[in-house]
Amino acid sequence: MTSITDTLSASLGASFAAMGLPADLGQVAESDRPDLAPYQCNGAMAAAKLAKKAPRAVAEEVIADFAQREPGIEVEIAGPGFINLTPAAGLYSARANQIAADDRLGASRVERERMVMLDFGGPNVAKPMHVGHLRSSVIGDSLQRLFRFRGDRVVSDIHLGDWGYQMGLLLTELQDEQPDLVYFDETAEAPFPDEPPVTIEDLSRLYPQAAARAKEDEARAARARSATAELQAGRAGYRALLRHFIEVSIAALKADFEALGVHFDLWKGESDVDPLVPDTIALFEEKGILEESEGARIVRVAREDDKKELAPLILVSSKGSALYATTDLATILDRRRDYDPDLILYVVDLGQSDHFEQVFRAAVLAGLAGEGELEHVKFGTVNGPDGKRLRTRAGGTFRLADLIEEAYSRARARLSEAGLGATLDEAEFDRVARMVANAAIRFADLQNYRTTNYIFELDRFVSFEGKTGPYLLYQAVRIKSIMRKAAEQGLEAGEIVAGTKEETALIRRLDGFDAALTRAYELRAPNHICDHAHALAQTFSSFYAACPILPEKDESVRASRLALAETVLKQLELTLSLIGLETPERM
RNA sequence: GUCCCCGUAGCUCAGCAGGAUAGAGCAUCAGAUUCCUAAUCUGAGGGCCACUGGUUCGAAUCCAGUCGGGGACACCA
Repeated sequence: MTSITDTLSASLGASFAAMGLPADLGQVAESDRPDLAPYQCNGAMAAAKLAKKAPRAVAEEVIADFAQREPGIEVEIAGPGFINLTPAAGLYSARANQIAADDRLGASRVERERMVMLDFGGPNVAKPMHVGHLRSSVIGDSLQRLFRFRGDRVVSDIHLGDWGYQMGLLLTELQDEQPDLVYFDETAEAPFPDEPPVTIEDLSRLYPQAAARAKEDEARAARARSATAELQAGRAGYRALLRHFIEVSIAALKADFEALGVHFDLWKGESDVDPLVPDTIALFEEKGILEESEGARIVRVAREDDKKELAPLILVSSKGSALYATTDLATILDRRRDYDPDLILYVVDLGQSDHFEQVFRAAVLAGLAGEGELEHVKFGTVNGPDGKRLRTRAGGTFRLADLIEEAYSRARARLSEAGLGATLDEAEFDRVARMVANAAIRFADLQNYRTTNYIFELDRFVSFEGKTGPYLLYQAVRIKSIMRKAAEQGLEAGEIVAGTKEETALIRRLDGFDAALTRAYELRAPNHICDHAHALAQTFSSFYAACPILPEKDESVRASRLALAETVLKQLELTLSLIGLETPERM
């Protein structure tokens, strides 16, 4: 099951090898000059030095050998030494039928299955999700789908921020507001009430309030810090409250994540690894890499050849409490024990690059992970029109739930315009509107390369025309409609035969699926999946405009086109599923 | 100050495993529907790929520097 480019690469590589040159010089790619030939190879130019010959002379020899090997492929040299390849129609037809019959639609699997964990550097308890959280959610979710599909074992963990100073802030702020709650009685013991004393609205009000006060008032901050220390030391009332905070937050988070179709295998948080903190510290003690400095216990992670000055990692604060880095390291220990992963991907914004560099180095020093087994999949910020971090008019953050709601209501409006309201019942109409909204939001984010700091424009995010999620759904829906009509008319798909130039272009596009997925996988970059989806949909649309399917009179041509359309639909839906989009039957 | 990310069409962004004439969407302009969903399709205009130098037969892509934007630099996460 190999793609046309891989087949050509292997064959041309053999011709390079026959001359004593590296076979990978035969790498074939889709051409930049489709007017000259559909495929090209640049290896002859690279080989010129090795072979101590002119590029064109190398190319001459290579194609002489290749022409004998592959009589069905037209080959010629152009420019300084490009080798241009034009396969006969039969190769396209054969490949198309192969893809059509493949339940993976032409996609390969990884050669060696790995145990991969994904850490979403999760949202913090008490802070509502804003549009910035969209990035880790959809990028991480897309990566877990891709890695699973390619054959790795994947476990994803939201990794909630539920342990540090922020919890101290929240606890003390609640105490100021409701001092009589039983949780604040130092002598109180379990059991505590099952009903949470706060709602998510309370939490999202209390936290910013507390943060603002602590910033201005050092005494207030000190109270929060000591509450943090007491929480970590195990004060029963605080622990019980923390459980409530987490439960309440998770319930709210689940609503947003469900709307986006994001799934986590684990809903763990920093607080879950608290019991492992002593073990983690002991590990660093055993290795003799823990030092005392200014009252804190630190690990020096800087290296001689560093370009930047990397601060030491603080494992235990001077107050004796665990910090961000501590729980991250304890989490690695936890994962080592439970899953023993080959790779952990941290899908977290690039502002935390130094933090992860510190944690990764410390983890390697402590023997918790091997070099290269921990990877920061970083992404850029979501900015406002001024190029700075996004704020609403009021200066607050833009809530993710509001974005989802806006996209949803626009989707409903558009569906009504299209007259779908009359033919679908309310439940189905609602379901389709949610799919369209989700597609709009996810695709708008994912089509950008991760590290880009992009500008958030609501209109662009919920727009349904051009290179958008809804456009892709629309193309899939059109094909589904054709399939329904074909079934009604009793028409059946048959063998695919590449005839027109639109048909071959479409087959070439289908053939590019595996290359796109491989690239996305290697670079941890879902935008390559988006590109393939869009190119496929667009190429189909051109084909659809130029080549009649159902109205086609020639029975075998019609059967071929029907099969081709069906294959496009299957591959398109598969591609979309890898970025978390579901396609409706009608829209 | 040191380090990291970014600078590509009017706007928002791809491309960066070095290769021929740098792409897409939006916006602008000109077209297309007796026919399978026009949330569509066809075409046009629009670019010193921030700048300077280097490596190379060849640089948007690699290296060095400059300028501009964003961010990080030990007890927040």
